[in-house]
Amino acid sequence: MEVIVSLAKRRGFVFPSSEIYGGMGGFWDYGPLGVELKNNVKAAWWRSMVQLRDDVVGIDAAIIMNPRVWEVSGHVGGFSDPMVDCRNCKLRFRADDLKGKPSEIACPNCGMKGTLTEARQFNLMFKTNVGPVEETASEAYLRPETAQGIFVNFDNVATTTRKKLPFGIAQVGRAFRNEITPGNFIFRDREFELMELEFFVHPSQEDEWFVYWVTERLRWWTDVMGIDRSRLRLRPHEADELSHYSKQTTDVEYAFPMGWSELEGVADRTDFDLSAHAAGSGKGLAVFDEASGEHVTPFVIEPAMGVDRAVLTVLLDGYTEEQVAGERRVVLRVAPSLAPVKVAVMPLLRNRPELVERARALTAELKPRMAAIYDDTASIGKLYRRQDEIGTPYCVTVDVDSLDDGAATIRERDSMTQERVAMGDIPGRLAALLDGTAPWEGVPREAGDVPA
RNA sequence: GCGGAAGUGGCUCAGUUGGUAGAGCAUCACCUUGCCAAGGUGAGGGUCGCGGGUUCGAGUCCCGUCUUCCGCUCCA
Repeated sequence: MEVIVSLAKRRGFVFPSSEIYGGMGGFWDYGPLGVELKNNVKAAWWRSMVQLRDDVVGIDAAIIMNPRVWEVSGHVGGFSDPMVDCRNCKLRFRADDLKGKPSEIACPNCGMKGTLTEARQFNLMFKTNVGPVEETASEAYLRPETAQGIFVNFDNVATTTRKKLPFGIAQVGRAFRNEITPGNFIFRDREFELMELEFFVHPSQEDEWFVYWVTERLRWWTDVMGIDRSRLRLRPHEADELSHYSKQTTDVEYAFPMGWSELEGVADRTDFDLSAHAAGSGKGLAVFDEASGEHVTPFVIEPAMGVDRAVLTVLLDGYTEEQVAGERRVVLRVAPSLAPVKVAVMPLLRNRPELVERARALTAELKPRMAAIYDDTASIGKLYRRQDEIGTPYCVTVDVDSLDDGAATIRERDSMTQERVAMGDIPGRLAALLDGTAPWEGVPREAGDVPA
């Protein structure tokens, strides 16, 4: 992990937030390369979850919503944890698990009496005030998940898109949780981005769609993100660790440096949210089911993941060190579709104006088609190393022979193999190569296509 | 929030019993080389996390504070 944090800082992927003032715990800023990588991760998700499917549409809801949303959703009550500390043995307990008043009972661990503190609330939602006056009536919350923005828009979306069950609504956006302990770099932030799909199904199809999405999400991590399958696993939640809204949850976990940890959760939220909002708002949120001729409140299967965790995983999983001619070579083996830079163009000799000119011209030609950069500030070997370290899949070198044969060399990151291509054909060749490395968008699904 | 450890140039670190900061790598310029981090010369960059205190004098001692890391806890 230290190596990744160091690389991220050194090459401009991720910086500590407001670092010149000493930083801010649980907040991170993405640098020039980081924002490209992150945007590519989000684009990959959006493409496979929304654009390639007939049965999913997207929205982008506001971060701040009517506070009633969070009361009805259970987050005001259920997302907070009253905790008690023992002054003697230093352990912490959930207040709900204790029998009796903390001041009157013995510590469940060390048995000492009178050592427990009073229960203190740890609500994970950030509060703010809307409008000019700071008073209770103006209090609002920063959303701790984006899902509620989807539930409260369910009727709007269903009506305007004429979607019938099963169908999903996807959203990518910021969320905020005042975590007691953020940590492990960008694994657990206090401000982070979520990519959530709420997939609405007929209650009778709850289980098969749950299995479908668990399977599909695992496939996405391997085929789209290019993550090593042996470092991924599925883990169903035990009954006592389920969220307040979930009936069953299975996590996609990754073998992080600190151990197996959650990358993504697929939760069966049943009709918990829609029913709660129907009751809370007084608006009907059921849909008409033609098969049974009845109104039903859909069940929801929710694949939800953190973007920042995905970025961290891509960095960790792609990081490799190898020996080349006795020297250490750091290569970030990320899927080409995710790489911040797709191609770097460089002249073999930087003090030959003809080569510099041609390399720059080629870069300009490539820029409209893919993320391309020009670099000539070091020897050729060093230029390659720089690009390897940030995951650039292709480098193009213009050399003296190029002046005669009008061709240049395309060098591939992982194999370091080289291909001589006419300069005029290079943009097309690179586009084909990049296309060829991205067969992973997945199979488009028809609306109502129920999994086997 | 509690317990433990740590905060020195972009990165990794060294700084002896307190005397007013160094190295390697990185960056930049010039020269040289020319297909996988070569070499040479030179340059820029740190009030040693921040704020107090002790002292003639503190990166080195004391107090506070912030941040990070490891546990407890929690979650995407």
